[in-house]
Amino acid sequence: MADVTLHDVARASGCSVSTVSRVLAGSRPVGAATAARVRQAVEDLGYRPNHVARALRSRSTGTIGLVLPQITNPFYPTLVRELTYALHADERAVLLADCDDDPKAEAGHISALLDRQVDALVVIPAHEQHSRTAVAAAAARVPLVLLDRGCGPGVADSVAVDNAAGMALVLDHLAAEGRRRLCFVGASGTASAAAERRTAYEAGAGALDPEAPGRVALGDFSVAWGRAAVDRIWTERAAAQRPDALVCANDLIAVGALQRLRQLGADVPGEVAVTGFDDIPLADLADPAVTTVRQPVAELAAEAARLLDRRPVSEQAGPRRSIRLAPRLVVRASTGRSSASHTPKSAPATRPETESAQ
Amino acid sequence: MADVTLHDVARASGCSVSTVSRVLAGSRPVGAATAARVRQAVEDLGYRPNHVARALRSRSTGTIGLVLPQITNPFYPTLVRELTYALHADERAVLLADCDDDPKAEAGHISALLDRQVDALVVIPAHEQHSRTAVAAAAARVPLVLLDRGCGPGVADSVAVDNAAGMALVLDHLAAEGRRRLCFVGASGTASAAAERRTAYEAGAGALDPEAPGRVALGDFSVAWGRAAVDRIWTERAAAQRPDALVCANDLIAVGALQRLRQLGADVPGEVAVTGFDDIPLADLADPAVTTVRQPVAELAAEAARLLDRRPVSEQAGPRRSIRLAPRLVVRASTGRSSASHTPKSAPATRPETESAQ
DNA sequence: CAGTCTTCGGAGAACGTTTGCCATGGAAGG
DNA sequence: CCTTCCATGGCAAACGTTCTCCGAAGACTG
Repeated sequence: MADVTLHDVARASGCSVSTVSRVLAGSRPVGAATAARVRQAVEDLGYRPNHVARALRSRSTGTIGLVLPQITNPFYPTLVRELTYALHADERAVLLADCDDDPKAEAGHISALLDRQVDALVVIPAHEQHSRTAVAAAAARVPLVLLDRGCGPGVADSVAVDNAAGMALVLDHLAAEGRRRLCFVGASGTASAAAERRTAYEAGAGALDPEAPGRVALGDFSVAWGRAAVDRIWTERAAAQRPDALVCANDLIAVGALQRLRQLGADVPGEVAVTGFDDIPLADLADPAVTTVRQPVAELAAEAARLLDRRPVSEQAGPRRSIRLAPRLVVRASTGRSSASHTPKSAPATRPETESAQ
Repeated sequence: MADVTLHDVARASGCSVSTVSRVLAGSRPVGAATAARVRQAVEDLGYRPNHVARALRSRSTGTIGLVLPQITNPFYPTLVRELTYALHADERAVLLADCDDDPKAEAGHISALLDRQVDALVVIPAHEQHSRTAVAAAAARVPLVLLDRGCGPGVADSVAVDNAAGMALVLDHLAAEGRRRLCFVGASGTASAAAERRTAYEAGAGALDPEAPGRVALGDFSVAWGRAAVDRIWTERAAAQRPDALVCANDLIAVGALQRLRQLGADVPGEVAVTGFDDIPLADLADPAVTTVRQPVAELAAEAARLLDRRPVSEQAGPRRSIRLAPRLVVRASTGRSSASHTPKSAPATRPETESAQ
């Protein structure tokens, strides 16, 4: 029952291979009686079309390549899940490649995927500059969309969250909560989100305090840096000089900051508020839970999937599209004056949680 | 430069297609001069072999399918990464399918992958019973290895951590730390790890306290259940009756338990110790950091990859292999009497951390 | 020097599809 | 009744490889 081919079906149903193919693909009308015989034979023999042969003939594998920097980055699993859902719904399979934040490895994986004749690529570039040439070369061969991170202007279509809008949400919220001495804890890294979030902070924070835009500490997108940043900020300044809100460039930094703040005995959010970005599962698990900006992950994935179809390969000359999706603020315990942060929550077991089973 | 075929190379180097194929595959000796001409032409034209055609002819796609229950389960990203590394090192590509914990979807993905002619499958089954038939059917067609979770006996080769050994490590450690009133917080779920860890606890805990094996609370593998379990245990019993160690079936439960214990004002580890299982990144991030059992993730992945090669498809009749790898205990702050749990750690920024950047 | 190997190269048949083109036959139109 | 046309079905050529034959040498052996 393993290897039934079109040929077998043709023989069993007493017609030619072409006819069977046409019945299955519906590419041309076929007589009702014949079609019925064919379908019956397909059923009886348990015929399954061979995608490899189909791909060879039709020059389309129905496969798309997904290249990402680090699947262990807690923001990506949900993105990967949504993307695979969107693509599987469309009968496309996903070839996964993790490049461990290394642009060299990334280039290797991209060309390996091209060799495997993927129909298109979704790339989350590892490095804003160093990923450019490989991405540009690939984009010249197949439809390619950059997801989550950019890679310089005009390289390829891209889909990402509107970082500036997200940061604005945070700043508005903090302003409404009466915070005035903000400090940004960001990343100097090579991902485009790093720069965008930072400039959005610098542009928006001035409205609250002319000096706020200048209070910027840069490290990387890690928990460790969150801790280190707090160490630096808290030891450098007298109590009166300290910020009353830490605006972190992502949730990992926020969690690290929160951890150290608690260890130093600071009251969050009474004394200082902390905000994150992305809304990874960890943000809700921290104590206090982190106010953050939720990325519209499912929509980002769907948009990326949509973009791959709409580019008929020939129309390559068209301008690159850059789609930005609006995020939404998720207010949790780490901001807001009116709170007793470390007391048991009012409804202990009934609020929705991010869960997971193994 | 896009579509150079063997034929083009043959023409450019003045020999036949077969010869070119042979010099590239090394399948038969070829004269030195000819080989050089061929290689030169390959270089000049930028020839890249077409994997689809190769797959059709050689009946091997060099692709393996990876089917998992939920990529968002925090234990899986590292496993996926290690597995892709191991397979990519071997020139195999990985088709990813996430089945959202649904055995129906899982069956669908498995057969979709088979239709795409994957050379082999790695499956982390979603359900111990309901996944069986689909897995068994697939195992009859291609090499298949079950990873992390089982799926009933004799269905396919499997690779997993030795849960019993891991639990023994935990119990020994707790005994050494002088803990006597243990309580197991586990999962009643459908994953094989749930049952194995529980029976290992029941088997081993009696040595410390004849009543310990009886103290078992079952929920699921989630943070929420960890919280709920603590609520139940703490409210049900007077202070003197409470356990001095919570043995959790995985890290998520442990983190939830820890969170609620802190909210209830319990001293961890002074009053009660907490242990986890798996060593997901979150375990080190919790406060206090969770003592847990580290799964040998890279080795599990490597072993799975190795198992896929060694089965020459014909030898299907051989007995199923079940490989169990020994885990290792990672002692952190959540156990051990001698500790002031909530004080700043001595060397704040210098200990190794699990990091991650976006 | 004739015969038998060995070595290298080419022709061509697969692999399982899709699809362009032709053949047949009956219906419709003159 | 003869054309013209659909509607249907089959043949065969791709798609880009790999691999089995075969043949033509040259290298040995007796």
